[in-house]
Amino acid sequence: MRILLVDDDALVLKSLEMILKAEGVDEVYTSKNGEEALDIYKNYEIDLVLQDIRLKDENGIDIASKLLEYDKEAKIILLTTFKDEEYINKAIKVGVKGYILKDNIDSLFQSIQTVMAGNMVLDSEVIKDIKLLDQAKKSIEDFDITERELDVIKLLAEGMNNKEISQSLYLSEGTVRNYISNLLDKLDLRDRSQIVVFYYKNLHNE
Amino acid sequence: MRILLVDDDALVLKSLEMILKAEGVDEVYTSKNGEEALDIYKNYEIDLVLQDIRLKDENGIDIASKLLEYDKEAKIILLTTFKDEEYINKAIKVGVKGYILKDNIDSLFQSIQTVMAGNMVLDSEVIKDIKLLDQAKKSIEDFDITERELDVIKLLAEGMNNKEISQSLYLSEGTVRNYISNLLDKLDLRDRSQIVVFYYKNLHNE
DNA sequence: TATTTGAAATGACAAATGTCACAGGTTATA
DNA sequence: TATAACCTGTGACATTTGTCATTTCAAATA
Repeated sequence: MRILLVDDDALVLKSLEMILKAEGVDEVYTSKNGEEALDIYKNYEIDLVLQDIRLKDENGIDIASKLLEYDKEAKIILLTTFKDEEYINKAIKVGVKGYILKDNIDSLFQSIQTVMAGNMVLDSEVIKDIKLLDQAKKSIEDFDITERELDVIKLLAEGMNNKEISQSLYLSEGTVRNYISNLLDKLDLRDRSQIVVFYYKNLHNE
Repeated sequence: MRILLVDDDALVLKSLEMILKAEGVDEVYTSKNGEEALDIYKNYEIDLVLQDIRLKDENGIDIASKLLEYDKEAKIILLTTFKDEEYINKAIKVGVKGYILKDNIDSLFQSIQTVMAGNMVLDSEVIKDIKLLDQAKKSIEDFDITERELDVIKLLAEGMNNKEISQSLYLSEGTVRNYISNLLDKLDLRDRSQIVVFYYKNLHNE
């Protein structure tokens, strides 16, 4: 198995290399910036890239992005510290196959094998925070919105007008107006468009 | 290691059990519905749950959700077929630690070990489709929207009314109306709320 | 130069929206 | 029982919104 390491810290490169060799990885290449990494990737048959997310001047995600542009099947694992958790969404979108914390170096080889097997590995510490972010969004009950009001909001968020909402919920149009008027008051908004915005910014998930 | 299997197909249970025993798993428990699963989970010290996402009458995600309610550290891997990819978002939100395709049964034990090590495993086949969905979203240029029109859309998506938009863009209110009228025509929508919905469903990212 | 295109504007009009006051009904809860 | 909270409804009213025809002006193009 050929692994390419990307890190601007020579010491980290050295220790990762030692860990990998101890696990029986025959060929380990090292690079300390994106250009070098891409160069090596192009000229050797790299099976997997292990890359720090944060280099001196460069953004690890950009490097990963370039590698994936060259080879969209590239297997890239990003190594991250606690502070970098924010990047995970972008990383996943770019197409990275692994996102693990440096703390969790014990299971590093485990993760490498998982990625080699065609799966994706995310550190569960990181996942926790994604969920937290998500829940912070999903504070449906923080505003005291009733069931019925929520029904109306959801239909507003589909772009329905009053008549359509009234038909959907078997209400009169006037009642729908009242609901909306109350909602605007409760949420301190001005018109239905703002309710739609509110929905997508605060209540919408998935 | 104690593993609990959840599947309504006795044959699948049997074969999974054999696979796991061949890998050296000492104790394998089986259950064929959510209630049974929860019961076993409570009474034995289960390390990991391997569960079909689709049971006869039950939704696998609901079962996972109940298990996680009882033990929020529960390590659950969902087994899925190609058809079920839609569930992945929900699964991640619920707190499942693995989501892998049944096709990929070869690397099953690999995945189990990864989850045991505290990481999360997602099948990359599934991930592909998530990315595709995401990209399908980002087709900003597919609709022939001009720069200026996009400006208007973005302000609509902030919940502004015509006057506010006109002040933001240094236009007259009438011009803003015309822009919106044209947009509605182009996008085949009816009113500004639908433009907001359109924005959050199609143009908005991150 | 003449023509076309795009951005911006105006005014008039109909329809949709939001506000307000009020009212009847149900279901919990104090 | 009284009270409160929620759901539903009506009618009148002012405002906002969307449509349409038409105009002006500048820049690009034939």
